[in-house]
Amino acid sequence: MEGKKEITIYDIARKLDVSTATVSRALNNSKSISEKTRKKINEAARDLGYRHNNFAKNLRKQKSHTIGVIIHELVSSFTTSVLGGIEKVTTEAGYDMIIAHSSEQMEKEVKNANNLFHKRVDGIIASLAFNTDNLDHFMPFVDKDIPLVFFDRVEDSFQSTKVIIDNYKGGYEATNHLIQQGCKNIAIVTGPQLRNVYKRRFSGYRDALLDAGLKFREDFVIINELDYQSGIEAAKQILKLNPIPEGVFVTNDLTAASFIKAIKDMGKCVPEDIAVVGFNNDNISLIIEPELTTVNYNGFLMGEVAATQLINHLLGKTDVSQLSTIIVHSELIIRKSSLKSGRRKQSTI
Amino acid sequence: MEGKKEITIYDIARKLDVSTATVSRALNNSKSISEKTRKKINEAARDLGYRHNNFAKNLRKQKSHTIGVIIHELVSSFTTSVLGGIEKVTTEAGYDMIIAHSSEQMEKEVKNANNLFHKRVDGIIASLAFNTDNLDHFMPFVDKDIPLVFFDRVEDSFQSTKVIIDNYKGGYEATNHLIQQGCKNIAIVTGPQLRNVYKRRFSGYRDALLDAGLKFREDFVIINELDYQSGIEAAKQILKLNPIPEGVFVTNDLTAASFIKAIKDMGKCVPEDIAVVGFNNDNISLIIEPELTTVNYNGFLMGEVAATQLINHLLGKTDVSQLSTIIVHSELIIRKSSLKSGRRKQSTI
DNA sequence: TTGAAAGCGCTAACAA
DNA sequence: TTGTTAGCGCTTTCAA
Repeated sequence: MEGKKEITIYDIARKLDVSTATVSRALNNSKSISEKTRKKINEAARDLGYRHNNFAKNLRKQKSHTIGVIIHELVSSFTTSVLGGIEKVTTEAGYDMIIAHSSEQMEKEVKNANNLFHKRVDGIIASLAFNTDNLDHFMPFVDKDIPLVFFDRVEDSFQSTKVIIDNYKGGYEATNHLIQQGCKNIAIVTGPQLRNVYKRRFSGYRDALLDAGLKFREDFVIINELDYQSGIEAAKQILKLNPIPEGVFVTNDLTAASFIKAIKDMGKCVPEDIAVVGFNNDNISLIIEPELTTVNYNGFLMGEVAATQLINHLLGKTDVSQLSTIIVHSELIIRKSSLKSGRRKQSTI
Repeated sequence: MEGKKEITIYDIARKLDVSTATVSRALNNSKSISEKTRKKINEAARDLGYRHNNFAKNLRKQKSHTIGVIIHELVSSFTTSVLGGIEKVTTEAGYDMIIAHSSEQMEKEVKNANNLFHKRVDGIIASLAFNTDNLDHFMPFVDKDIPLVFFDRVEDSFQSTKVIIDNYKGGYEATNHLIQQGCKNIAIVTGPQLRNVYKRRFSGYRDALLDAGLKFREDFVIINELDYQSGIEAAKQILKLNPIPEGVFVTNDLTAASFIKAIKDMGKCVPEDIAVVGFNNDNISLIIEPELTTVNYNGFLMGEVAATQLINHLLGKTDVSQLSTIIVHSELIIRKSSLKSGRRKQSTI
């Protein structure tokens, strides 16, 4: 049942009466080969239906020509954009990509890391899970000098290239915008402080308050899972606060949207009673009413940058900047969910 | 710089003074080996930090132990669920999974198929791109007896295992529900009829109309890309119809949501002026106001079923049902966006 | 139950 | 520019 036999370079060599070394050179565009034989061999390969055997090549070269990507979740449009950017760069460089996702669980992240290690990927691009609290599972890569690039959810203390946005700035601007709109009491709904992204957004939030001479209150900080359900629960908690805040910074768009929906159901108006700012600029930010003010950043670019760093390292184009932290641009997009003052700016997609 | 040298079965064999054959047997849990040596070898492997070399194994076995997954888009929560289901089954069976996505372009789908073919995946699970109009790129797999399983977006005329939902039923029930709500003029916003899913949903729509003695009108059929922007454009078109339909069936939740948003912006009420039913039960269906009536189906299960079919085939557990079409359960979830009559059912997540 | 040995398909050092 | 040859690490047939 097994189709016809696979064609190998031996078959081509035999047919053309050359050595397999020559065939290999031709197929790999080596320079020490005449244009004539190269052409002849490529034609024969096509005629015979030759297909390249990666296993043999990898075995011989001790390289997999594959990079592993570890992400925390597939479902966000941000992640998807990043993957798109990574894919573009790796494909152009002739690398394959294996995607492993942890569903936000450290346990799965560890498994994925081990799996990719055993699969001998040449490099790793990773964003940490919600609850990852140590990076031991990445040590095997370090020990074997397999390059690691982290993006978005990174661990500051870990020595490696990192690609991030300025979450502090994002948090600061979001909060400051709410202050500009006249909010005095501003709450924040965010994720575990374990993750740098949430910690930084939080720092930006707090500093914006303090810089404006406003009080920072612990009880105005709500930390949860940042999923759909969390938004609803956060809404209940917020409405129990005294005073009820006039502004809330929710550090994720899905949660911000379900939060808005919930407080509206509870009889509050957005932005009149409570102004809301999100984070990410997902599609959902344009579906919710009122449309959501949010922090936009370019996931695709982030993926491109991360992959480019990694590939350059693999290609030996390493320079001192290799262990640097690269910051990708982000910006606040102002929409109706936060505009107390009645003046309305154009919404952006 | 290259860490320490890799440990191979030769190192283990030498240390324990046995043959590599024995080591291989022990590591693969062969039965023709004594419990004692097996244990000894496994311990040594652990001590030495042995890691399995897949390239050599695959080269030798002529199998990649990898299955390729070709999907049209990563960004939907449906796709993500399916991938989750596939991953669960393939991982349990010890297979790896390579994900390739086509961004809805046939051109990329062809490239992905070729790539996976050259990578010698043992099997393929695929859902077709928006505009794929022939399946020649899957013929190499057929020729080599590499099993193919299609899910969701399948091509009826192609001989292979298929895992789908009953899109006809979904379309029929959605439309019928609108009829029950008293709609006489019902429009449909859907995707290219090339794709079975949209064709079937459309057939269900039309038959529901005809069965209820209502007129089917060509000008009430809008076909587009079913993305965010499409919903806005569809809204403009719908409001130009004469008469303006009292019900619209939009065969995708994101588009349904942006459609609702747009017609509300144009001064119409949902469901009073226009009742809307979507398809997929995405998160977004609970964010849009009013909440969206939609067709729910279990993507995770679909992925599990598809992967199980494929793995069984690979394991030789094939039976006659192999080339069958498997239909996964789906159901209409009724929410406020379609309830003209004022009675309100509980919404479901 | 174990071992010897061949070979999966490819690349690259060395020789010609 | 081309050929010879020796492995890369593993599995498996055959023999012991």
